[in-house]
Amino acid sequence: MAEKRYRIGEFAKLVGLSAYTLRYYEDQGLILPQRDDNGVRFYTTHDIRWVGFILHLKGTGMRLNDLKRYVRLRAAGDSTIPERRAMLQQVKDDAEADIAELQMHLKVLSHKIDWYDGKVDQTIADSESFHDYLQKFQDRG
Amino acid sequence: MAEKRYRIGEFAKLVGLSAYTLRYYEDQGLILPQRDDNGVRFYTTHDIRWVGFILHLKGTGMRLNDLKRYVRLRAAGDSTIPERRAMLQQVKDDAEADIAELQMHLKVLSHKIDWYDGKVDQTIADSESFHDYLQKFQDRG
DNA sequence: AAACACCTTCAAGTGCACTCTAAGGCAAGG
DNA sequence: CCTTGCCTTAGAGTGCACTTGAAGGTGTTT
Repeated sequence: MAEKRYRIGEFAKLVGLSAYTLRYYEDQGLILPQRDDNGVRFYTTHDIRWVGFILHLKGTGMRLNDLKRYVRLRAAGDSTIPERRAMLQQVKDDAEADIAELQMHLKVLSHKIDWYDGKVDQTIADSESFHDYLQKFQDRG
Repeated sequence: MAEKRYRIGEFAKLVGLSAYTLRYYEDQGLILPQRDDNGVRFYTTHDIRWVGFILHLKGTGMRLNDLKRYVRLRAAGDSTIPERRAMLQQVKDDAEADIAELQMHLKVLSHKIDWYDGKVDQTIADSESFHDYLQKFQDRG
């Protein structure tokens, strides 16, 4: 039994990308769908997995250019595994740094929300500025 | 004793934005520096704090347009506090959702790195695909 | 026969947030 | 006097990742 073939429209819905974007990614060398006798693209479950992985990489902030390099390395065979591993590690480290920064900003945001609540229910003096209020939570080295 | 006045160049270095960007933000109504007798901008510690807060908001993913709205509300007085609070809450919720998604992507990335490690030190069968390997960590509902 | 989904190439448009240039002018410091 | 740093307006350029359009073609389905 042959594997199911998805044409671009169906596949687009399946992976949540537009047909435009799928062709664009193909142009960029990120995806290599097969063609039927009429030259029409078709995708298989193999492509579903690959696009899924691409979306994970993009989701962690990887750029198209880096993704292209990754694809080139992949095509070059197992000898490039260390380099690919290093790329992923870099992306991972960057993403973790982004998260840490995001959480730092969120902390201030949360304090500001608390401060608004305090202002509204009068548990924070009308005169106390947010800046003064923030000092209370400042981590001092 | 009068408060220290920072001209745009010095202030730019202080807050980590370019003078271009500071003028741009002023155009957009986000910052309102004062002017000396010659029409030259100057900023004070008050502006340092305000820009600092702007950067926290931007750091959590808030858009300039929303920032503008926030500034307009702020200028309209304390009666807009509930609305401002709601904006911040929205930004916070969005940022937290972003973090959750990022972490989900990171998880897959980490597994891929582990898989590479397993391939290199032969603890993962040469034949085992990443997709099969991933199944082991799949959370099943 | 018409509608539909697909195909091609090439180029232009979109959105966001800057980033920089041009061109001309003012004021303080060395 | 000259350099440095600032001022103005208006507009163009940048980077990224799409997104769309034009314009013409093929094959399948109703």
